[in-house]
Amino acid sequence: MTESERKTWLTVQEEVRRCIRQRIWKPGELIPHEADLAREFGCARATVNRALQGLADAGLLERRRKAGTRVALTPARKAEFSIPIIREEIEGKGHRFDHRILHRHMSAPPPDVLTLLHLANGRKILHLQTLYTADGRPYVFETRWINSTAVPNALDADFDTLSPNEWLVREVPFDRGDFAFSGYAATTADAKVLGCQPADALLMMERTTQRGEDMITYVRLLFHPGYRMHTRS
Amino acid sequence: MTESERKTWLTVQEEVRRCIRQRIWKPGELIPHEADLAREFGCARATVNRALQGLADAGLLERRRKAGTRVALTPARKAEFSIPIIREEIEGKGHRFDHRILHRHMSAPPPDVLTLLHLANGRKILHLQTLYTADGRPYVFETRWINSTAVPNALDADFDTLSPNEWLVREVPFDRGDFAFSGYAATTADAKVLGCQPADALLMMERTTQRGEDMITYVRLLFHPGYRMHTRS
DNA sequence: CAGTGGTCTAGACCACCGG
DNA sequence: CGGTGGTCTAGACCACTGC
Repeated sequence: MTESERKTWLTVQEEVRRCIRQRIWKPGELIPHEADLAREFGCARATVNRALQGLADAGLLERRRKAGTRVALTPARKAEFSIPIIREEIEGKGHRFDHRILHRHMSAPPPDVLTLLHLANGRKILHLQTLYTADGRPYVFETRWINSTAVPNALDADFDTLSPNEWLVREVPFDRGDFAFSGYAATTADAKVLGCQPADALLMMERTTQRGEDMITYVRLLFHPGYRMHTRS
Repeated sequence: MTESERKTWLTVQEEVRRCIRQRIWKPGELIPHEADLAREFGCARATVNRALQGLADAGLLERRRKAGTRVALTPARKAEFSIPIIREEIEGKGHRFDHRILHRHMSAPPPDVLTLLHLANGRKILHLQTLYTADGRPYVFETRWINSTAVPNALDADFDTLSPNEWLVREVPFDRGDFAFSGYAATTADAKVLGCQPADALLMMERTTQRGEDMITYVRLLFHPGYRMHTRS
């Protein structure tokens, strides 16, 4: 437990990481409490606290009052995805982004979507289908239902200049969301849009967003074959 | 901007959230700086800082020194997955968990795996295939390559009592990882193992983990058809 | 350069909860 | 009950970076 470098939150964190990595502190074991570590590192307890809280957030430590801090038995159980803004993702790869509205109607969503949006049966809401392309090649096919009761001005929005995703993000400050990932076999209709074969295995991402208690939108994204959603922890 | 409740980090955060939700502060707009907010809320600047940092982490705010703090144009861009410990996930649903080692040999991994694990060509390492079941039904099919140089005692491990996943998690304190999700069409071999049809669309999760500079393992999970990986932000 | 966020400190009080 | 983490404070200095 050397204290070579000078007091900074990250320094402490790195030291603690090292102790865990080198199994000086083994999984499940209690580590010294904050006051001791502070003395050891020659810094304030608040600094140690900050460092340890970060590690606890990351899942490497488990902390409980009075019980103390332990090395987690099952570390790295979390992964954070930054949900791609499609435009940024495509342009970030140096490709030309474009989108095309394929469908735009008021219609009654299927039962599962009604349930997700907490809507009464038979209710008609805004239905959009959009294809996003990279250098003209299909990238992701979006099917979206917008609760036009909660977002009335969606009816008049011009989704051709600003994509539905970008329009919503700018217009409606939603604060919570649900995500689900699954495998999905392309229907013939999907295949036609995405330029792939029917029954191709695609990555599907579903997402509902809400503002307070209002359910705003349900989106289903079908990514082109071969797409990988990637993250690093 | 009422300051009804008394000074706590979370109180401040909730107030700021409200200002954003009610569009008192609009996306892209500058908000008052920390010192002002501290005065307004009647608390220390450190408290405001803590609150705002949390919101910046969550993607709701964008902060830069000297430039100040703005409401993010594209909020809710992040979602955190807690990577399921398969046993916990299955048992948490009230099902009986079990696993069966289908394959265990030293062999040379395909080129892509070699690359991911930073290994020289032709190198033989431990190759495991495991089926995890819920109430006896196939749940997820795991193909794993373990860098047995970095983890020599993996060769003698008894993976029948403790699953490879649990054994590794307990034995090797890895600290970083890479995840990727994609759609995947089951091969006939996969289908046989998972009890589904060939070419069924599956959710595939790939994962490499490392401890410091050592690449520990590469895993590919194929989930049963219909599986959804779910998260809430 | 000067304004803003980022961090550290020393001390304090509190909430929780294990023994 | 008492030990531990959780948080707040007031003040300070620093690191960036827009102007």
